Amino acid sequence: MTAVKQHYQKELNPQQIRAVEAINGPVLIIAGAGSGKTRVITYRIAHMLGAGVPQSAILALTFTNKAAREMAERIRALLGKKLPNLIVSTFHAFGVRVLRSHIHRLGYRENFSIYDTSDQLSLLKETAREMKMPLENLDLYGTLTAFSRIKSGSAEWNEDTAQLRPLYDDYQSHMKLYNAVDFDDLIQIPIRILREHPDVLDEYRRRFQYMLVDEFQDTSRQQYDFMHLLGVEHQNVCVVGDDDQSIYSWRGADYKNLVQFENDFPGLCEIKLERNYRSSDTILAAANGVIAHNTNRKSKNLWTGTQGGSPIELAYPEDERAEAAFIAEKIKTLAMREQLKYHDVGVLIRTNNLARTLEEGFLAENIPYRMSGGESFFQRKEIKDMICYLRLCANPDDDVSLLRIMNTPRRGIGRKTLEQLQEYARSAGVSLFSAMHALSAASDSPLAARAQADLAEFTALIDTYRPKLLSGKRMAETVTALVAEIDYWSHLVSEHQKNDKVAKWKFRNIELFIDIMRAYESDPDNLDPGLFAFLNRITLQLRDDIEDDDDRGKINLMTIHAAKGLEHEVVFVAGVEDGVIPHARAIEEDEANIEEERRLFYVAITRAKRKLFLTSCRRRKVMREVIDCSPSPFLEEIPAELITVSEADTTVDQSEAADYFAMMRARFAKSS
DNA sequence: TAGGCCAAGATTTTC
DNA sequence: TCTTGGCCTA
Repeated sequence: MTAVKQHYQKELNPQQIRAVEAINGPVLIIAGAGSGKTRVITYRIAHMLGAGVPQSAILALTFTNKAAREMAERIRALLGKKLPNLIVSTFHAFGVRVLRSHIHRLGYRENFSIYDTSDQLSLLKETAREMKMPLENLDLYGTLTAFSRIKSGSAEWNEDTAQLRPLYDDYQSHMKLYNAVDFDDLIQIPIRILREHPDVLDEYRRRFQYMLVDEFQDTSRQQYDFMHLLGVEHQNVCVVGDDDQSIYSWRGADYKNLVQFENDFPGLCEIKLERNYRSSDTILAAANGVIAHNTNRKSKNLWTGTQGGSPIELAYPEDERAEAAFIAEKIKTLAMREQLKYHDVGVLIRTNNLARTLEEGFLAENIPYRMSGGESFFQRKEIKDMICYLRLCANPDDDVSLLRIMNTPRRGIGRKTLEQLQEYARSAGVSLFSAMHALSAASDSPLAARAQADLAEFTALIDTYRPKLLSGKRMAETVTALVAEIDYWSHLVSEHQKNDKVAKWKFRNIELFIDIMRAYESDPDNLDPGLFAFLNRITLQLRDDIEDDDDRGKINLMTIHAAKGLEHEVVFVAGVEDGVIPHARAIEEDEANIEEERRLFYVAITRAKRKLFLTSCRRRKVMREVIDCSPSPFLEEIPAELITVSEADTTVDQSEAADYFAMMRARFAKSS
């Protein structure tokens, strides 16, 4: 018996062992919350390797970078090996990989740019402007969503969307001209390559004899197609999921994939993991009570052997600041009385904008925290500027990047000049950068001499740095020099005249960015340290995926989406109010979304191992106005006997509040 | 013609 | 609150 086998046979229950050992043929693992899924997957892969499956034959796909990284780490730790040929990655990252090797088959070049939402947005605006569509009556965000649905195959053109079609076609042809792809393309284009080029399909099928898809409930139609394409021949496909934790339908996740899987892979082996090892029975009962209100679930009976958890505490703080104070104070108390470690605490929120007040509260109480998810470091304005410089160097046809930086810092290239450039670019069918070259050099250029000189200076800048960056050597130093040459610091200072702290902070971010770059290019385990690989990677990653310094000693603040797959001894869910969970916008969009919102709440609850706190503010500041809030309807779905309402922060009416402040003032006066 | 200033509106969640 | 876009001025 192998060492791995000895290990897991002791540690796992019979269903889990089945899930580990069923490596041939299609397998569907329904893994309830806290049922030891990650452990099973880890052992499963270890077991496969132990059974003689080469690492290069395994393709494990997950949904988030965090999950991918964690899985890879766990397997490595278990086996004590590096496993350089084992691929554990997100669908999108794997898509990039396929594109890097084969995108030329569809007429793109290998130095393609990847556009994130903000790039897409700029392109969309640009396209609309060009087509003389008034921006006011165009719902940009909604349009992008519609485009995405079309691209990812979760919707067809219909009467409602038909009017967007010319815009879409133009958007697409621009993307092609710029040699750029968006997130949907990262799946869609590989699918097209595999379908249109049997030799490529064959190559991948021969290599990846075993596939594993985690968080299967979150796969979109196109991701499913991708998986199916690669796995249908050998049928060694294992998918792991839990329909109750499907929280990404807004991104195209389609629970129908489960049914589809059962059809496409007949004779599959279905394994249910229903024993919860994570949460106390109180927490589990609350979670079950909530999720039972959803229809359309695969039947499941999650149970735990643990008895007698402490009750769930519910508090009604006055407003979001009181909420932050309440949470901070509870954490301090628990840390003191029960030796709770900060890193064992998770504070979960529905939306990122709730983070700010909480962060302030933690800062005030000196509680170290880490915010994960949220705005990516790489989305920050100053970082995005740097990235666009790099992208333009990598791919000079990338007009979106060019537009962003051509006047950042100010170079005196104004509206008129730009219009002339665009006119030229359009008629010649070339990118703006080529147009710049052409018009700045031409003697019969329609541009003013001044403008010509400005353009020439800009193109010279890019042309100088391009070869240096592409050489793949000392990129970090090159970027440092670039930042100095464009004098980005002065730009920051002039942009933030009232507030030089902000300028300093932003500059510090740029230094951090350069550090990340340096770490990337000097990592000996990195097989592809060039500029393209770096750019590709950072567009797919949140900051927090890169920071792997130890986060022990910090509490974890994150959105519920980001918390999926994680667990904490103590969990706080903040903002459990109607309109927040369930989110007003989601419900507005479609009433049926209530079920997904409920699943979200379910995911939040089931992150807790020992103790769960819920807070629901009576008032909350939204944008700039204070609104009255009512508790989330989901609270009523938790069996009442499991909840105690926290005394500390029950309603304080106005007169009492006034008294309280008077008392505090008096006390303060006395002691000073 | 470029850049500064002011008013209005906004992203729910992530690759 | 912060960003974006439009308008006005030099």
